[in-house]
Amino acid sequence: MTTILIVDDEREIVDLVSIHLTREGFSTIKAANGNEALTLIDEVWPDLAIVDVMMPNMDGFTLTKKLRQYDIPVLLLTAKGSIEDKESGFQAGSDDYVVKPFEPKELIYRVRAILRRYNKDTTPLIQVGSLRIDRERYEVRIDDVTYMLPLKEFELLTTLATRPGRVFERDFLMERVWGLDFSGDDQTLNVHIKRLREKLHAATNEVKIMTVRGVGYKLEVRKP
Amino acid sequence: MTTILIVDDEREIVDLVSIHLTREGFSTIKAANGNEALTLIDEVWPDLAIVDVMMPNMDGFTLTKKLRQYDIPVLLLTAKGSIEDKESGFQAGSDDYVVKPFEPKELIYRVRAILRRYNKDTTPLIQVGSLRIDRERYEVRIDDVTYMLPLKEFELLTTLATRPGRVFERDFLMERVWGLDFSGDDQTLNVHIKRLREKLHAATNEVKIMTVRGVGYKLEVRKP
DNA sequence: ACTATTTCATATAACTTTCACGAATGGAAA
DNA sequence: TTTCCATTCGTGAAAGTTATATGAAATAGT
Repeated sequence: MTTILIVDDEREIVDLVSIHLTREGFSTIKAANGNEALTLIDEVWPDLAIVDVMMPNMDGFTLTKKLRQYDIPVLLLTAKGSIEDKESGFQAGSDDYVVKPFEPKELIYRVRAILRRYNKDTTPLIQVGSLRIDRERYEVRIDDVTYMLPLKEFELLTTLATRPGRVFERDFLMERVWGLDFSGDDQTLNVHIKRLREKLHAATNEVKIMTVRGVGYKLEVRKP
Repeated sequence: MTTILIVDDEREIVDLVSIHLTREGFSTIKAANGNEALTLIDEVWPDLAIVDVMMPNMDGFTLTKKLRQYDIPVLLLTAKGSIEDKESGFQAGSDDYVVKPFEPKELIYRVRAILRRYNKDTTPLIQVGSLRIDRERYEVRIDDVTYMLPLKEFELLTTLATRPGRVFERDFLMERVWGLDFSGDDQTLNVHIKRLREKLHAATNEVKIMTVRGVGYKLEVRKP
């Protein structure tokens, strides 16, 4: 399971962030200051740390530098989007930053983005049965036939294929493929799924996109 | 693998630079001062050294001169962009310099630029099917016919050819061929791709530049 | 003066989204 | 169970959008 360390002297913020993260399926550990954080990471090695810039004693930048030595990616929380903060944040080695007050959704989005950047999610090759996705080439190969899909269809398929069998909620897919700020029609996803299905079915019957009514879609693999 | 030596008495800087470099796929060795650096290079011969100017005992300039004797390219880190530093840096034989505080992106960019200049990051000869690129002579040969391409087209082709099949994002290509600070028209890339295509198609049909809409371009090789 | 590079204007095709309607689904009521 | 109903989803076609291609002209560079 993915564990995220939250460091802030404001208890409220820590709890708030924790709530949203656990709701998304992450496990969290909390620390009120830099020293506490550093003692904690010896026991539990987090996959990512969310750190407030403004803290007594050890500030966020200093902590970030230390965390980077352990190769733990860092997401900074800054009070204002001042350019100074931005620059020195990246300089300290943080991977991204979120300005307080933040939208929970945006925080989650950035967390996922960082994790994606570091995790197995970056795997250039995904294989599900006879379906192979080459993210570097933007190609899909099925039984030695190579297909080039339009970008949205490609990303949709890629997302579904990262965890075959798991149901991806419609919202999740929209956010993943279209980004946070898509305000379009709900039918858009349907149409893209439809076209993706057409192509998939024509190519193979081993892999199939299943609808989970009221929830979303999943990729089902028939094992021969 | 490309190995980079980092020399600075400030531990934080060394670590920070190291993090960004390893993230980009380089391997690093660290030294806290000039003497340490000089003993290290006997064991591990680095492809490049990043050296801080301000160091106790042996300063960056002195170390640079010694490193140049071993034919190791040097990137200097200077505290302020003062002209004095700049001049004496190049005088000492450094290949480039970066002013602290620096943007990670810029550091990486300059590192790559130096490595490219020394042909350390790639072979001087690239071969893709019947297409051969001689980076030393700046020549392209296809089926025993030698072509001289304009610089931008040459670099574009070279970049694409280093990893045939892989999609290079437009941003990446722009940065690679035009540099970090190009603020020109978005169409520029299109036009260059177009002219490169014309020449390629006229010369061979084995190699082709493919468009991946919304992403970038890739070089596709038809295997007979 | 010549080539290389960039810009501009316009075309075109690729992709994306919307729309309208029909089919499937699942829960509630009969 | 069966029927009804509301909702969700599938589908074909049309409309819309945008990225890229292209021809030609303007700059920049040697």
